[in-house]
This record gives sequence, C-alpha cells and structure tokens, in this order.
Amino acid sequence: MVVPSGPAFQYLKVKTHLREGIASGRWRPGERLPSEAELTEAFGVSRMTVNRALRELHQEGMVERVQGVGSFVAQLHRIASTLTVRDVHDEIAARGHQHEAQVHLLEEVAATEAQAAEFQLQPGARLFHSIIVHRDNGVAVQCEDRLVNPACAPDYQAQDFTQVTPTHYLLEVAPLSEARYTIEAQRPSPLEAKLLGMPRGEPCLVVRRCTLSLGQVVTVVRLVHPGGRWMLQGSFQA
Amino acid sequence: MVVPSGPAFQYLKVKTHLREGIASGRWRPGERLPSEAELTEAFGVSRMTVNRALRELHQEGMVERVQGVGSFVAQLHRIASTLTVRDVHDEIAARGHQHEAQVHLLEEVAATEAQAAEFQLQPGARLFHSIIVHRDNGVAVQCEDRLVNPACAPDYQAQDFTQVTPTHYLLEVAPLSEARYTIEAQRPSPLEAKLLGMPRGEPCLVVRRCTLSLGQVVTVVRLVHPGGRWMLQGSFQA
DNA sequence: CAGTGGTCTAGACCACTTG
DNA sequence: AAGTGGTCTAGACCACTGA
Repeated sequence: MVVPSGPAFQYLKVKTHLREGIASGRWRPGERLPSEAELTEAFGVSRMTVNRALRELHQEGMVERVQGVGSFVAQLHRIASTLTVRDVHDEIAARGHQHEAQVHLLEEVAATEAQAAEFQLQPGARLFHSIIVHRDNGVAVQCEDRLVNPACAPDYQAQDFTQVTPTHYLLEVAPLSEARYTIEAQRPSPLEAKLLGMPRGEPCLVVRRCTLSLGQVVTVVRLVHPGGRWMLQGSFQA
Repeated sequence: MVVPSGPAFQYLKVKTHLREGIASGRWRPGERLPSEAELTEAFGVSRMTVNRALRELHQEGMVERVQGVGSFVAQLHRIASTLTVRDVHDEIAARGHQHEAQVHLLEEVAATEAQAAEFQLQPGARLFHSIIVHRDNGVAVQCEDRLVNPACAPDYQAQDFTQVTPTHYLLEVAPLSEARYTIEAQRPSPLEAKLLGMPRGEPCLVVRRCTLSLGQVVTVVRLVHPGGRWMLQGSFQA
C-alpha cells in the first residue's frame, strides 16, 4: 500500500503516547525511550513520522536526544515558561477596557557613556527619548521611559503616540529579531511616582527590555507598573 | 540521484533564507511568502524539506500558515519570550555561589475554602504547608511559602529540604504537566520581612505558581524575593 | 477547477556511539 | 559491526480555499 488511510495524524498518536508515558511516570526522567525503529514497528508507521513526533517532543524540552545513543526523558528541572509580554494597548483592549496614552516628553538627547555603550554608538550620539503614561479606564498602569536609535526609526519624533504605541510603531519599522529583558521590583523614581499618581514608597514591577533588529539595538525601554495595578501572567504546558 | 551530497542541512538553508528575508523587511508582516512548491523549485530540494522549514518557522511564531491559501509573515505584535524559572538551587549554583536552605515550618493543615477550591479538594482536606528561606552566599534571596497536595507527594513531610529543594523533590515524584503563574511587585508580609531580614516597606518581586500533574494540582507556591537582591532575566530570539 | 498546505511512505546515506 | 538518531527524497492522498 501507499497510504493506508490518509492523514490520521499518526505523529500525534506517537507523540501523545510518549507524552502520556512520561507524564504518568512510566518512563522516569533520564530513562531511555524506545528507539525510532521500535516505535516505527509498534505503531506501523514510517520512520519519518516517528522522527517528527520525537523531534517535536525534543523541541518542547520534554525529550533529550543523543545521536548514536538514543532518546531520553528530559530532566525537567527548569520550568521554561512562555511569558507573553504584549503591547499595553492590546492587553488593555483585550480586557474590554479603554486605553489612553499621555505623552509627557518627546525629545532628542545626546547619549551618555553608558547609553552609548548599550546602543553600540559613540558617546554623544543622538538618541530619541520619550516618556509616556498609559491608562486603563483612566487608571495609570504603566510609565514607559524609552530611548530609541534614530538610525532604526528616523521619524520617531513625528509620530502621534496617543494613537499608536511606540512598541507597535517600532515593530512596524524595525522587525524584531531579538529581545533581552529583566523583571524586578523597585520603588518608582520621584518623577515616575508623580506621573503615575502613586506614593513614592509603593512597590513597582519594573520591566527593562532591550530590543534588537538585524543586530542593531533599536530601543531600550523601562516599563514601570504600580504594584497593585498590574501583574504579569503566564502558563506552561508539558 | 538518490541523495546528492548527504546531509547539507537543506531545511536550514531554506529557513535561514526566509528568516533573513523577514528580518530585513523584504517580506513585510502580513505579506505572503513563496509557496512550498516555489521554494521546492528554487532550492532544488524536496517538498518535505521545505515543509519542515516553514513548519518550524510557524512553531517559532514567525510565520502564519493557512491551508489552501498560503504562508504569511506573522504580525509580531506580541513578544512571546521564554522566561526560564529555574530551581533556586540551580540558579545559585550556576553563579558559583553557595546555596543554603532554612526550614522555618513544615506542617499539616486543613484547607481553607479558597485553598480547597484551588486544589480541587473539599474544604478541610489535609494539605502540607512549608516555609523555607533560601540564601545565596548567606544572603536571603527567596522566601518560599508552599502548599502541597498530599495525594501527589505523601512523603513530603519526611524530606530534608535543607538538602533537596521542594521544587526538585516534587518534580521527581510528580512529573510536571502544566504550570500557571503570576509575577507582581508587593510589600512583604510581616513574617516574610522578618524571615528575609528586610524592612517592611521594601518592594519584593512575588512569583505565585500553581503546578499541575496529570490534571491534579500538585502544589501552589508563593516565592517572595527582596527587590534589590533578585531579578528575573530572559531573552527572545526571532 | 487549480493551487495551497497537512500528512505520510519506504526507502536512502550519513555521523555518531558503543561493544 | 550493529544500532542509534539526523537528514533527505520523490512520490502520494487529503482537506481546504478561492476564482
């Protein structure tokens, strides 16, 4: 026969079988799984199909594979979860709330030594600088303090950021290739506390993100969220 | 010919070509990419190879595919980054530092109504409760307040958590299948402030995580980190 | 209808590891 | 040498879309 019964999602059958065996503890972490040849025989499918199942489980971090040796249940010590850092506007809109943005500053500055180093530019090079406060149904939830590389977004200062967020605009003009970020708890700066309308002593969730496009640093942003008004959420499967 | 030159990682050539075209803006977000047939011809490879390249780009969130229509450059609005929440011990050890754990409490409690609901158990059901402080070279960096479902880890109370972290132990006895978490900034509770040796008013990074195994809630944990002593890091490619 | 992606096969050659 | 995974082919059938 050529194709026995058409697409029956055979690779999913194999994948599910292995996933359930791992989840149920039938195969313990570090233990060896059946070889591709064994699974090929057991399921009566081609090796490519078994290979895809195992490859995807590997990509999902559930299985480790060693050429010439075999496939093994991964040691799931780390919980690598997908944290979705979405555009504020989308996040607020998704809750059915009203998003407002207030531009408090939009200027051109000369890079300090530290800033120049981060942008891989010369000290004193021009940078755009913006400070924008985002509100959810009128409540200030984020203060966005951003530096932008003019080489990547020459028209940055001409945008109306009450209508389109900088995140959205920058993703349009400079396709994202890499991002690095840190998340920590801090007190707001005096200016941030004033702009967010919160006491100086209240904790804030601070996300700092550096975004690259084609190896160039496009923008570095500090996002300050009042502790009681904003929270990151995520989940992890498998 | 059967195989022209052995593994030359053809699917990577196709993948790289598309990835660079997207990153360089040659294909804009929403724009249509060449069909599998066109790529098959252009690269002189089989369709399976092209298919793998496109499928992986789709799995990475860079390409959207619609059956019967075509493949398109994804709208990269969301920045879905892989945040690695590792075991404290590993994280501290990875820096070459000394990890110490201090067990402040290890008891059995009756579930409150809210706790019972979260664990999908009856109010008053038994739960294990532990409070452990983790130190990095003697500095308290995390207060771990944890509830555990006895059905998943009956021997929880018999463990020596100065030697093996609860995270590590629980992953051994109850393979992880799903986790949900939130990250926010808060002040520590009076007890947490005391255990961590920090002022009440200092901000903390608080991670709350609910872990499931085989559809059962295994554990709910609150991880409190002094603001200046701990930070989450992550990065995102493509 | 033609074109697209989704899946699958039954082989193949190769690099690698272990006995 | 035998077994493993890594890659690849040249076909195939199918479901879906849009003109």
